[in-house]
Amino acid sequence: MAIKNQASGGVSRQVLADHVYEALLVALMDGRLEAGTPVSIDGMARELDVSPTPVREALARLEATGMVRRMALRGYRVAPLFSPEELADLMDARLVIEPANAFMACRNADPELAKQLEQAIEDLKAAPRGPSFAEFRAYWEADERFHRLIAEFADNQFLLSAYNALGGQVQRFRFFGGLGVTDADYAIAEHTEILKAFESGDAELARQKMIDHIEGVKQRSQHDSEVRS
Amino acid sequence: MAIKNQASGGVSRQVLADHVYEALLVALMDGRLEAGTPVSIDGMARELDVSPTPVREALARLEATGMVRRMALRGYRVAPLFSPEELADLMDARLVIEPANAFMACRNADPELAKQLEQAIEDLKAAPRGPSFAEFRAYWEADERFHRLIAEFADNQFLLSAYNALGGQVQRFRFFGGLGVTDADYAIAEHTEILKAFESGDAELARQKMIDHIEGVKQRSQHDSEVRS
DNA sequence: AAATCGCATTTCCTATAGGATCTACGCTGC
DNA sequence: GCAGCGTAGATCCTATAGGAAATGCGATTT
Repeated sequence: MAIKNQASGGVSRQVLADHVYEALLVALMDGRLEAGTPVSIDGMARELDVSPTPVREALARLEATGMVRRMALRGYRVAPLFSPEELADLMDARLVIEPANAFMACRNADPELAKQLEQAIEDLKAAPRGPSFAEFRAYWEADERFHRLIAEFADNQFLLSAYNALGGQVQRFRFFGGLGVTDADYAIAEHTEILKAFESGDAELARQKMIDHIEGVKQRSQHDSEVRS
Repeated sequence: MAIKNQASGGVSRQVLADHVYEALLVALMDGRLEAGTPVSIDGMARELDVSPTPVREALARLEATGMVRRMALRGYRVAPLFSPEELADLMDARLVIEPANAFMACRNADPELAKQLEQAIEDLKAAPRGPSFAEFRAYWEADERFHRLIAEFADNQFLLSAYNALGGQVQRFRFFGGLGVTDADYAIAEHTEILKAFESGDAELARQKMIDHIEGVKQRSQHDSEVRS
């Protein structure tokens, strides 16, 4: 066996398919697997030095996230990048779900949440913003963490599923490639506004500040799309 | 090979894993697989007369829908039924997503949509309402179709993904079991109200009527929960 | 020159086998 | 009686092999 089953001691051990899944996720996010390229099951198995069976299982899971697409008897391909129109649609969808998350999370808020949100903002400030994956990975991670914290504190498993289904945090990540983080200062300011709303306990305000934030992201991403094209 | 690869001629052929997936879906919905029961990979393979490999792949996909849960090295189990609290959460999540769908769909509405919505309502009226799967399947199908039509006409793939992620249409289905359809008359009236809003072209009204409908479903489902317990 | 056919290679898909792990049950010892 | 241990069976997980389909390429035909 190539990858040692490092019985990760914890509550839930990992099997080979889990490692393959994470390896694919990293490869997708850092651009080694570009949009549109086929992902051969056998080929990936050779590359990772495992058998095709766990690769097949990992890809079946990945398909649900939208990162790869499958055509029967023709294999998997990396999902295409988003067009500016699709990116706008993604932001519209976020505008539906995330303000509601913010509203509900604010009603469940406690000092612990505020502390963690503040930490996420601090990490955002400290993160590098370069164009390569290695550079903006930390930035993306802190951004994602901020939004996910709110989604989790909304305390509604279905809204959390919906948030996950957007996959936007991951997909958008791929969009950064080659351009780097361009809106960090705006994002930090808007996150801070959201945090202040949480600290004030005004759920309606938290909702509004989240709307403002995502509207801002939407506009700036549209601008980036034009620059890119 | 047990199940013939009946090269379904169409645009996208089906492989064995697809058949297994659908077989599991039907078994889950009609109650043959009850909540909490383990789903053995090898056992299911024997039952369907296939090898474990496609069963494994089908279960990996099913896990993303929330219908089954997986624990590493311990297999899959049918996800537990919802508690009344979880059901309320589901309705809250629907209240976030579906009114937005209705609003957007109304702005894209055309006579074809109205016609299909009307057909779904007619089918709802005609469907039997008994307690067994065979009886209320047609009812559920028409109900699901109504809501899905709206979600699709919203013309936003991400909102559609979020709607799918709720899995509510499927999960709620399982909840009907043993109780049958109890709120058909209310649901038909509310669906008709939504249709009228679509026909009037008033997107804001469509949003409100969808809110009213899901609020109604939420209240009635809570009542059913109490009856059941 | 363009399109078509046929062959070889690659890849997907499924079955099978065996090692690793978990669960159940009976046994021993206290 | 009850806790701890060990064995047996079932189950999961991974690897391997082979058939089926798809892709690529070159030869042939129109």
